[in-house]
Amino acid sequence: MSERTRGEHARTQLVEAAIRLLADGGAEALQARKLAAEIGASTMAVYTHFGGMAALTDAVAREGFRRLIANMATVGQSDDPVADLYGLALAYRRTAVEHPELFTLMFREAGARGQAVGDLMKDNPDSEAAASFRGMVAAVSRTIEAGRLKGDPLSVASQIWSAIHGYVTLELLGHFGRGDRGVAEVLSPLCVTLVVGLGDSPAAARASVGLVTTTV
Amino acid sequence: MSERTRGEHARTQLVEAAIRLLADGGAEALQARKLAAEIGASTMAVYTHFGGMAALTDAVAREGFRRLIANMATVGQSDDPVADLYGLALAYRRTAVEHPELFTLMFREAGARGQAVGDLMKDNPDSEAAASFRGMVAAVSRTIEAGRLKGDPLSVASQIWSAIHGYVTLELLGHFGRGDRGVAEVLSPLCVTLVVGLGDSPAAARASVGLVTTTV
DNA sequence: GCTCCGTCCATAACGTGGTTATGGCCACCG
DNA sequence: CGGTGGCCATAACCACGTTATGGACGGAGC
Repeated sequence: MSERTRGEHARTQLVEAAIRLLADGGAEALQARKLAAEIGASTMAVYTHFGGMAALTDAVAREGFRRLIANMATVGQSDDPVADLYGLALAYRRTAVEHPELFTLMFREAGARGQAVGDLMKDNPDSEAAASFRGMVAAVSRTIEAGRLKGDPLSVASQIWSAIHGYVTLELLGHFGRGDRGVAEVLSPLCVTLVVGLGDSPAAARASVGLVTTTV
Repeated sequence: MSERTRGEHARTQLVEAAIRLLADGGAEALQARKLAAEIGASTMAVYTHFGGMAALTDAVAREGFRRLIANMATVGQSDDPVADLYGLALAYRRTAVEHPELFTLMFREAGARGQAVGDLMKDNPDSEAAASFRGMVAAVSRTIEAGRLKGDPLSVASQIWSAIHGYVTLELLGHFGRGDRGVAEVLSPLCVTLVVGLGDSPAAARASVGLVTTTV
């Protein structure tokens, strides 16, 4: 194994170990010494590969966004764009629920590094986070082109993203109960409310959302 | 000054110093040693009055919720309940924007102590956070009684709270630009979308939201 | 007034966790 | 085969939360 690939390997090993620690120890468990132990090395590994815990945490957040994008990408484009949009909401929520600590970290870090996710609305290609938002704008555009929703895609996507992100944040904090109760009682109705408010007919909205609900 | 009032004084002094540190140094500046220096005492003050930084941080979060409730309480009950609801949204958002670090801490701590804000939907009288949600449920109930919105007050309030909270979270992270741009471009349209989706007529919704916009 | 008591808190130390200084190992290059 | 540079183990350093200890001070009871 060449010098270079060995280095890359250690890098990804560290990020993966970090995600593992995060998952079963919370944010407090993300420590240089624990990371080192996890990959069978000394804490110096963190510094040679990242320069410090801050940069490593940042890399972990980026990996989280990469997974979010991947999960959202699994939602295809059917002939019902509103159903697709609801599918994106469920994918967003599922990503968060499956790795709550990672999801929380992603948006905490986004705040810490100031603007890295800041100008998501301009399509900053540097930011992994921007890609997930662009996916949502594209989905919204299809609903508008199909005549289901009305309005500016960017504004509409911002509204929908706000609502979904807020729901997910509150669900992770324990509101809306455990399991999938919150989806049935809040997220699904919220999505119906949004698309109806944006121009869809109530019957069509309920039908589109109902289609996907069974595949939570 | 009696022993007891002196003690209480030190307590509130600590919380106020904490909020000050938070405001101009971020979450990282909230340190026992800095707090001690700020009130001209040793770090022991933190331990005699709170038992540790965790409990102090908790008290700071509670104070934050108390301020949120106070700000929401300034929104009166006019004869336009939808306008009042939008006023609540603006109050929520203003509270967050004026003390972003405190607002972030409030919901980070809510997660840390597990369920303290968790069962907001049952009205847990212990939690300051529950009171702010109850205020929103009450406002929603008035819109329903007035025939403007339709649905279960609890579910409707949960949807609206999710949307507003999500918008505020993302605005604090720097999306939606600086200043009040986000309010005009996302929050206001979002509120119109929500109430229309919940049964209000588009014209009435725009009128109610427009009424309040001038008093941001 | 004096003593006893409890609260509050200053000092100093400890534990943990991020970071850095140092030096050695080893692959690669001449 | 000696030099060079990346990688990293060891050990120390430093900041910060916490704790142990003892002293100061105000109030209660005599």
